Amino acid sequence: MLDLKLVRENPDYYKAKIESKLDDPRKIDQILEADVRRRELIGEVESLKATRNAVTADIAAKKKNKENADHLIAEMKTVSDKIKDLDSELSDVETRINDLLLYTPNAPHDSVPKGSSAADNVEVRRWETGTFAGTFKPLDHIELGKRLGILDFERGAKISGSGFPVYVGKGAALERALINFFLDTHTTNHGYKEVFPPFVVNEESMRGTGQLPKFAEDMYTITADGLYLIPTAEVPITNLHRNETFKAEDLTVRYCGYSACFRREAGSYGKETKGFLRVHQFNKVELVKFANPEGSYAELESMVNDVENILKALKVPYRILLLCTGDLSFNAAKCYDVEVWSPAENKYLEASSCSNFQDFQARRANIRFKPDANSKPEFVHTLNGSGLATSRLMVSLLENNQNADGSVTIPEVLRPYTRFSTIEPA
RNA sequence: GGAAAAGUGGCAGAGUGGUUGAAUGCGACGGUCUCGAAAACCGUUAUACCCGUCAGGGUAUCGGGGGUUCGAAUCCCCCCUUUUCCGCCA
Repeated sequence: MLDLKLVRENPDYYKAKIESKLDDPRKIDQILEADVRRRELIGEVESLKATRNAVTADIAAKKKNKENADHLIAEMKTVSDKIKDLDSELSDVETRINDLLLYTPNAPHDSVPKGSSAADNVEVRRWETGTFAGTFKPLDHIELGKRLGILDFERGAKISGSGFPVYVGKGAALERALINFFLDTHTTNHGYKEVFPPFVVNEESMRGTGQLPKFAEDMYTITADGLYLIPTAEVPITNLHRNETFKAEDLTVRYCGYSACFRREAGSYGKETKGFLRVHQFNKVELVKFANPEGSYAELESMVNDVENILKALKVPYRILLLCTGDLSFNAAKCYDVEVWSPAENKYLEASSCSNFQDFQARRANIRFKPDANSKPEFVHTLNGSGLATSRLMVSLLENNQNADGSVTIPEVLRPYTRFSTIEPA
């Protein structure tokens, strides 16, 4: 969430930023109105508390001297009642401010291009080596999956529902190979520490990273226990350090971790629902960084490079988009999407999203660092990116590596993991 | 799932319903001493919010939330976490 003090000092700046994100800038006015009332109430209630504390000390002294304090006690009784009323009004106002802040998006960084939709995103670069070069018409991943006997959407629908694909045989092995290749690459080449997080988290964690309260309907819940299935490993990994303070010299802290990801995708039926393009459960290796604010944008660039290294090694054609203000997610200050090429769909598919949240999540989750031993803690910047999600990458991988005879060639770097080099039609 | 115990400042650890933001010890920081260091000694040592240009003043915080009371770390209720024991279990 935004810093109330900064909002108070720069209301016009934040209004413009929120408007650029296609959100309602009047939220800022509502926050500031409530903030004025809040401070009035604090003034009143705290001066009453001050008198009560003083008189209470008198009462204590009188009691000690065995003097009568009945009239003071009676007086303080009414003061205490008044305090109780004001305190409850104050807590209502504070709840309101907090709710407004929780529903107010992060401000885009100044380097983010203005725009109102995905059409205004800026393509930063493109890497096309390995683009499908066959002379035949490429099959799509669903057809390939069926012919090769490696993906079973029908049985997934039977046992769980649509959007829960089953990987079979070499498909399952390939999936596992991708995950292991990603993790090995990030831990040994890119300096991330691996974690294997819980796939279910509590409500505070979901608030910490900003999924709650605004996106409650996007998540699977376990109501009996007040738990949520994670939509991304970002949630448990970022929350590892909730309510903690780093030493400055420990930053940047880099984690990578695999998790299954669960998304209800409520309201997105009909859009890209074919096969792997939009599913309720998928696999992803997530990258998370806790950075000193001074270096956080350099860390964002290097995170995108880490993702690109994976795609280059796999020889998957991709492009990098810098998202415009209007397409930027609620939490992000700046975000690059990494899209992989699907020859059958004849378009790019989002396979990774690398974002700098600045201190937006850190403030919610109270994740700080001490710049020096003697200085006050400040909020860190949090970043994360998919490194990568397997499902759409699998689409690109299968489609780009298909051969005229219907087989699919496994990229060189994956063969130590799969221990096979082709997948033949079943 | 059942039973018991415990949760106090960076850590350890006192604490009677009435100047207790909280003894004491350790640690950390500053200083004295020293050529320097150690030791010793002296001092400092939480956070958030509100008012104030500053100086400063005020309020809150003893796992969390309610309650009793003129007044709660201290009494009552609920919840959470940890530890131990029992049960179940991959």
